[in-house]
Amino acid sequence: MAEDIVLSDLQLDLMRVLWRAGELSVADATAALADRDLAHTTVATLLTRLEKRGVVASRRDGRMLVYRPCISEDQVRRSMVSSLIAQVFRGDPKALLAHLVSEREVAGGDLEQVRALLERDEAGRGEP
Amino acid sequence: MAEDIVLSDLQLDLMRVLWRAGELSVADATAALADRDLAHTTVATLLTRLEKRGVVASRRDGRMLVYRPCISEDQVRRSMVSSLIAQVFRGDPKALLAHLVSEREVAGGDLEQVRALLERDEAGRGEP
DNA sequence: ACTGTAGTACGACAGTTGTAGAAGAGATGC
DNA sequence: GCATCTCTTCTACAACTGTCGTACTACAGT
Repeated sequence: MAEDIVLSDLQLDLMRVLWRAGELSVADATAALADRDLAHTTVATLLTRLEKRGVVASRRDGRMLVYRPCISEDQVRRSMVSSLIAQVFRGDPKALLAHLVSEREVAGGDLEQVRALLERDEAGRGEP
Repeated sequence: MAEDIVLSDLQLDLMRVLWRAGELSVADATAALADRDLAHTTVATLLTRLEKRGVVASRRDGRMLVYRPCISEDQVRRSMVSSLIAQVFRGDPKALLAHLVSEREVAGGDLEQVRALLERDEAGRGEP
């Protein structure tokens, strides 16, 4: 199972453009990360390294490589949130929740909001 | 302001023993991390590196150095949670909350529980 | 066939982290 | 007074990341 998928900031940026596009050549990825102003070869290196880790896969299209993600954004989120909880909240997700509330990152009302949202979400999904 | 205080797993373990003890010599810290089975010098290196980053401070006690934390566990939590939110939730704390709920990391009841807890907490503290 | 051009592959270098050995310095045992 | 401990300091090395430059290769135009 793929658990320890912890990606750096740059790697995440790269993955994000891949997730959005589905598939990208190195040139396209470099263009999509224009604000980072990276050399073509830098992006190529990043992608081959990610491929070695099984995070992306490539296919050849003529002389160029086209990369696509092997894991979903949600998998990465799960894995990174779990890591954080394990590292700084003794593995207790509720401690993170409490932190968010006590830091005013989220307010009381947000809890209701999210709960309602999720309930609606689940009702809409498979519940015959 | 000290923001980008992102510590690795090992560094956090070390900080945790420091937070618990208040002050520790290298030898004591090594002992406190006995399960990690690190060499004395390894812990010394970690501490000098953390000192260079301003995360801990030292004072001499005879021939030995005694280290104490310069930042609180809560500061580190704040900073690391913020980092995560910025990196994987587009800076939106509510998105993390939604993630927690949708991943069943926390249940509906937990929200109530935490809210009640925090409300009580704040009432006790004195908030006009 | 010859030369660009565009793309990949390889190697490299600096910075951080985990890990520790070796060297040096002060205190102790006898 | 010399061997022994104990601590710090320095140096080192492997992995990983961010960042390319160079070299090689294949297709495109003339």
